[in-house]
Amino acid sequence: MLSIDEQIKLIERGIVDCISHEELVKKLEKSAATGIPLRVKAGFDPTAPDLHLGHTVLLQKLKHFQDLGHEVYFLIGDFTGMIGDPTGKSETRKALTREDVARNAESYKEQVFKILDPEKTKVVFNSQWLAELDSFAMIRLASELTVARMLEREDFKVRFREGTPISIHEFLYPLIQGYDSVAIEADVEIGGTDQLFNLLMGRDLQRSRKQAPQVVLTLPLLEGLDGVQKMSKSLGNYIGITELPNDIYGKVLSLSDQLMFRYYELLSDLGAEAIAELKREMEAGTRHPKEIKKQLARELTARFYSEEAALQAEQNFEKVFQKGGLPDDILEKKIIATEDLWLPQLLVDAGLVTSTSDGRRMIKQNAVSLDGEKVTDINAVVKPHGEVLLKVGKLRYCKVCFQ
RNA sequence: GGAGGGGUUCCCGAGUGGCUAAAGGGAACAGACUGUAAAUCUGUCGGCAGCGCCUUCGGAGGUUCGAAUCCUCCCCCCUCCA
Repeated sequence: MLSIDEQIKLIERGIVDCISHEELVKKLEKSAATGIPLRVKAGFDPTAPDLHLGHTVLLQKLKHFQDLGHEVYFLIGDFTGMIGDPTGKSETRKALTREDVARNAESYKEQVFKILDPEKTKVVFNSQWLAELDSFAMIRLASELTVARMLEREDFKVRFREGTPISIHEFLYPLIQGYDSVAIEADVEIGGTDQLFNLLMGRDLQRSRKQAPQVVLTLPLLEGLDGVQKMSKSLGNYIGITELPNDIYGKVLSLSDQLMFRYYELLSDLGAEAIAELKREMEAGTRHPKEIKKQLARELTARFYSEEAALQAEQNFEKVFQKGGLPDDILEKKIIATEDLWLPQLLVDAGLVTSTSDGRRMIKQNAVSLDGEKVTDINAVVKPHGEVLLKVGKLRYCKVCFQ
């Protein structure tokens, strides 16, 4: 068993906010003394069952708690999902059915247990208690907080100032999230730094309900592949943990050098000293940045697959991109045809471009090759027999088999 | 309830009767250069068997030889006052 100091060190590694350190120490001491594990809560959106590296920053932290013997409450926010949450983007999300939620939850479990220990994880749905909350209870809950308090939240403040609409029910989400902590009697809640406000709401509500307030821990948000916005599925700048080894490896290698170190800090198991050493080596020119990036790509690929898979991905990468070869897993498409096919149309059929206009543009831009030969004529036709290898740009391949 | 402002192509945003598939920026994609990095430069960026034609400027009608631009009705958003 680790000492309390050692436990704190592990827990606070990589943390942005800890509110509060003293309370955390007390809770850990009490748990050690009584043998009752702490309840560690983290909430997840029921709509996006594709977990990406951004989520793993949080999951790793939950794992730390499990390693220390505590219990993780993996909360799926199905209640809000069933109502449909329009927060953020203009498009109102489609409300999820019970079946959707159940299916998504299964998918979550599959993915989450790549990191978390299923024995120490309780998967819970907030509809369990929220569906029973009647209008009176809801209004009473709403009376516990003020509008001014709500407007303290940065994103509400900004939207209010700039005249972007804020629906009333958006004020309700932080309340509901806070109430979840009351329902679970959470000892600790973990979230991204963007969740700080909501996490603190849990403390307020727990206090007003005479519970010991939860300790709030926030973790940095992982930037997506663009290096600017946070990693998210809807922005398409993510690396999913269920993606194929080749894709995970390749995406990591396409990070900018600057971003690479951010990923090292947030995702790697290497200690801060080791990472600083890598940085020194790069700056001193004793190690090529690409090699340092490859090391990270291997580590992350291996985390979700295996050492062998990571090495294989690396070899594939070298073959394809460094030696200009072909990847192992080219998409194959069967096409039935008897007459010669106009190349732009074939590109559309193969799913490599979105329209024949687009296909023509690609040809004009020297981006298209047929069996390794660049095509420059937009009137090119393809004879429909055997197989042809189509390539658009550097990354889009398709092998077409004619029948 | 009253007064005012607004809704344009993926996003932001110009455009008040023809020269507008619609300025500019961003994103994205392609090419060059590379380390599938960044930066930079160049090009593309509604559709179509192909440059001419078709569809697009919140929605539906109307005026006109011609409408994103004018008129009518409707829908939605914002601000201020109550």
